[in-house]
Amino acid sequence: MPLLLLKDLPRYECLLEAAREFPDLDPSAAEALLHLLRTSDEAYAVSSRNMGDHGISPGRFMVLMLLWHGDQIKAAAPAGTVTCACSPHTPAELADNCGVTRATMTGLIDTLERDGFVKREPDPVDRRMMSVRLTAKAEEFLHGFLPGHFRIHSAIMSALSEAERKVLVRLLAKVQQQCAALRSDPAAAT
Amino acid sequence: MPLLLLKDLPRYECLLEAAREFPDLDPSAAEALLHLLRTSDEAYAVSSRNMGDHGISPGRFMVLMLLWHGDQIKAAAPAGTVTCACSPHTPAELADNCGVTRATMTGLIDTLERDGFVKREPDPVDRRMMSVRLTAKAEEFLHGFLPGHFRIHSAIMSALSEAERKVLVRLLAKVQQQCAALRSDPAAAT
DNA sequence: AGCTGATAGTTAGGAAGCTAACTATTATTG
DNA sequence: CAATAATAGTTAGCTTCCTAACTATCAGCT
Repeated sequence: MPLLLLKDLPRYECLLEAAREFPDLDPSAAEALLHLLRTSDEAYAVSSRNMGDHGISPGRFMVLMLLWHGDQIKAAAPAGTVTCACSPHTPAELADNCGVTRATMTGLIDTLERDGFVKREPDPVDRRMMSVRLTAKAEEFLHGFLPGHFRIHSAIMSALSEAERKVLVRLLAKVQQQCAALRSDPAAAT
Repeated sequence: MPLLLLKDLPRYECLLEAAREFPDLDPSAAEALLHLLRTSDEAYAVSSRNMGDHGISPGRFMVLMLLWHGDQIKAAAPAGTVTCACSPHTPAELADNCGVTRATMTGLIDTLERDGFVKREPDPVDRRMMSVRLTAKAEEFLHGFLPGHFRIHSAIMSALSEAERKVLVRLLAKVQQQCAALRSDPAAAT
């Protein structure tokens, strides 16, 4: 029986057995997908535990990085160049980039503001909108946190050689494309 | 700037640029990890949307499958063989197998019981424990749902050939092993 | 100018995750 | 046997996700 994301992944033979009862079950597909989900879950757990140790959650970290990315673009832009339009700073833009709803983003910004990482300001042009800015505290936090964060990433992927990483990226891109197609047309799975 | 799980993955060139400021950042490691997390997220989204369409969440589905697995083992066992000991049926066992806390499992079982999918019974041997059982409604639901569920899995992984799936599983197993090592010894990342 | 429709951020309620604490039960120790 | 420690499931509170609805503001149309 294939069981999703369980502590112990089912062995391939179990999948073959289950395929006898369920003709729709493709053993190698199930095995590959389970491994994909499970490995990602494990990698995510390693990374997010490091974040947790530093008092930040993955979601909040993503918001901080997005805002920081905006700041970096501004800092690199030649004087007088208007670059604000392309960097997210409103709750809606942040939500869109993070792939969450505006309602969820409100909560994330709430806790970030509460902890002194961001400030909300009314937009001067459109009174419906807020503008979200990083505080100095957040920049300080990121500078102290990011080196270790990247080292964790490197440590995780040190299991693979450069060539293996390239192969992995290529295969994953194929799966990703397929998922995008399935999300556009769910009927394709039937 | 590498940004985790954003709508658009950063291009490799952006990672090279960022590596100039952060020597701890390994571009190919970051790229591979981001692709892994992103692809898994997309695959998970396709699968869980199908579940949502059928009124079940991934977490609840996992509980049902675990209990169902226990039932299948019982049904396959020769008469008189005591097999209950190896199949999870208490909230703690279910939680352990799902990788969540007992507190979380209480909530999952609550809603499953509310919707008529499971029944709680006091354990006859140990008064501290409950025993969780599938209802006929749950078995009926699974029989109707599983074929389509497996077809989705096959559709997702149809992007890869059998050989490519084998390569993917091999690479993922390496990463998985590394994650397990890092979780045992976080200092190894520094 | 006034009305209607669209938009942004927030609120309310629910689900699912966590931690810490709790109550009831069982196991262990002296 | 009594006291202490361990265990199981639940509760309370928080965070993060969702949907639907809301209020305030802006845009478009007549």
